[in-house]
Amino acid sequence: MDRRQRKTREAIFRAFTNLLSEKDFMHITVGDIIDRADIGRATFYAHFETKDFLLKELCEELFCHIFDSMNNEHSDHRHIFNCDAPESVFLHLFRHLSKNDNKILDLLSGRNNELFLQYFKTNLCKLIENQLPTFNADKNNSLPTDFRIKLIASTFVETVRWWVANGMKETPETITEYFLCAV
Amino acid sequence: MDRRQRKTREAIFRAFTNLLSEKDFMHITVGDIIDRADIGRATFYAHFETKDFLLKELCEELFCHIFDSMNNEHSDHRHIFNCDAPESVFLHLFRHLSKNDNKILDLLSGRNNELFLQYFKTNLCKLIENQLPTFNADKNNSLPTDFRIKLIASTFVETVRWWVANGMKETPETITEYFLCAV
DNA sequence: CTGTTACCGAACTGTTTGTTCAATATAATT
DNA sequence: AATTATATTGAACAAACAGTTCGGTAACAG
Repeated sequence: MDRRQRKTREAIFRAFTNLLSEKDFMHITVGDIIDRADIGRATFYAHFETKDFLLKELCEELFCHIFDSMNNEHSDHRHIFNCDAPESVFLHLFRHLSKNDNKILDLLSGRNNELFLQYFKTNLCKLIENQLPTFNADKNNSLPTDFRIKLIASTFVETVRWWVANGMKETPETITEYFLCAV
Repeated sequence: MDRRQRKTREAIFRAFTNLLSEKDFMHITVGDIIDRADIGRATFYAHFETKDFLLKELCEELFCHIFDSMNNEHSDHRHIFNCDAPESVFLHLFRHLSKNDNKILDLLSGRNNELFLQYFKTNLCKLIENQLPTFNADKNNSLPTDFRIKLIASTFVETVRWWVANGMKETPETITEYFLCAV
């Protein structure tokens, strides 16, 4: 990719995530973005069709990145996860988040967290579906499977939300315990 | 309240909820609303400052209504709830929802459910806080209280979402069982 | 019947969106 | 280094939308 393209793309993402920590997505204008990114109007529209597509691509870059990297590590160390699961998988995710890779946490802790957690959930459900056998503990077995998956995903998301809302004082290990205790 | 005022207000709400089942809130314009409500532009702005306030007032009317009526019935039959709880309270809520009072379910099943469920959660958390002692079963006792409340609320919301997404085939009684089994 | 209040609708200002285009700057190729 | 290709720029533009104003009309209350 052209260096110029890469630089503007990054400038737009930076400006956008920056604004997201201050305002609702709904009230951010394209004008706001190009002002802060310091680029021409036509340039923005050369990169993104609309503001909605910008959000979509940002989410894809963030979450596909984190989940892909998990899948890769997962397949690299498949033997570990197969015996340890599910603790390791979710601990892994919480660790990833706590490192604030790609400033994900800044976004999740902002006013727009609903927006991102919704995208997050979609990827999460796939992950949980694979991990579901390891969840088959004593309880909740009578519930429909798709329902159980959604419950686990929403519990994970709620755990993250509570974690960041309280300043992330707990270690990833403690949070994983909380999560597994709740689910 | 003036009959004229009441009629326009209802026309606006009807048009708005109507549109919400078709489009994202974000992409609904004031023009759309006044066209469907068949009222003058100035009239809309005489009733609501902005589109955001319209949403806010709609939510307040919907949820405060349902929760207030619950509280009233609750205090009327306090003796029942005090021995039967928490089944009765949540069963009551599910029944309320299944009757589709004020078309709440149409809104919750639409594309904008996140929007409403967020408002819903706020009221729900207060309710759960009062009901919390009755929840003190064998599990989750080690978790922080505020965290537990949010988990229960998010489980309730996820239950409703799954219920409506699947066409509400289950009875309120079954759903209450599911919910209490999950929480 | 009379004063009050709400509705209408059209016109208007200002903002935002998304597009176009010629000029310019930067990267890639030979 | 010269040339070709591509990205960026900035300004100008039409269309859509937000929110306001105001004179005229209809409905309500006493």
